[in-house]
Amino acid sequence: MKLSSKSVTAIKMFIDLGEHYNEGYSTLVDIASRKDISRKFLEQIIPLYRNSGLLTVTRGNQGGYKLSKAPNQITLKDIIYITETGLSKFESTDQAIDNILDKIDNLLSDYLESITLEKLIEQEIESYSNNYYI
Amino acid sequence: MKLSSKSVTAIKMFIDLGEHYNEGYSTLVDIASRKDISRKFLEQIIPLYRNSGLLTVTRGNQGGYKLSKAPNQITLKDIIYITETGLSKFESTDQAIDNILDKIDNLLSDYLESITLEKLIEQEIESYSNNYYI
DNA sequence: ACTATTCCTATCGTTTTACTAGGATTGACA
DNA sequence: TGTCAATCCTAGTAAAACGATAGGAATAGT
Repeated sequence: MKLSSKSVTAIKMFIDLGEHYNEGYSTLVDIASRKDISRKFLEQIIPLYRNSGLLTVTRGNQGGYKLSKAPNQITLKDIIYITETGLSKFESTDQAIDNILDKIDNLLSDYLESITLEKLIEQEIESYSNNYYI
Repeated sequence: MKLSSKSVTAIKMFIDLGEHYNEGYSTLVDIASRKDISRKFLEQIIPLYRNSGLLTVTRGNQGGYKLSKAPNQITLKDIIYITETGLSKFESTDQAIDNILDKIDNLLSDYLESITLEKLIEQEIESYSNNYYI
């Protein structure tokens, strides 16, 4: 019951694209090197978002990725519900347990929906500046 | 990010022990057959709770397991935090993400702590009676 | 046509999961 | 004190998930 590194990688990617919003397309290599992610691993994760409406893609020379919406229009839920397969449906074979799991799911869902990419990026910047004091 | 069947099995076991609270010791075989769980699988899970203070165990003939506390003194958090290894510490390598993951952890933790075994058993009974109307 | 880029498919080692097997140990009771 | 019902312990195993890696096909701007 922990977040997969697939999800963490996806979040990093979105943070990076958010940080370069309105700067045109970023290539896989750009994102991977800026966020210190394996290019090949990222290449496997990005396609999951092809039909999500979150990314705009151009293939071929000068191509790459960019966000389809502003960072304040994208939530953690949008990102995570695609990488975390089991998250939208916890399941057991017991009604009472299922009931609780549904509530957990709703709880998480609401919270994740309340965190926008914009907020994440703000936090990231804050945490960088905090590091100067260590 | 879904609940393991180890956890689900543990919860079922505790529900069963709660349902037979104050009836003396239940054996592995009792619990397994009443809740339709693999005896051998359960046998692997129970030892995890040995030092949890939740169970009282007697070995040998006439032995078995019973709850050490009343069902309203045991929470889902008590149960799940033992079976779910990664749950108490989500981790990434990014400060902003870590921050969010900590909050998710707290959210879950608080919720799970609010659900007592007693409540779970009540729900279980309700869901049984609901089944009559299907 | 050239070339930078995404897209596709396949592979692979490691870890985790969900179980199963079998024997050793314990201890209440006759 | 012997029996035997119980837990305890250690090991094993098949399948899935995870975390990558590799190499070439398709695409599109120049």
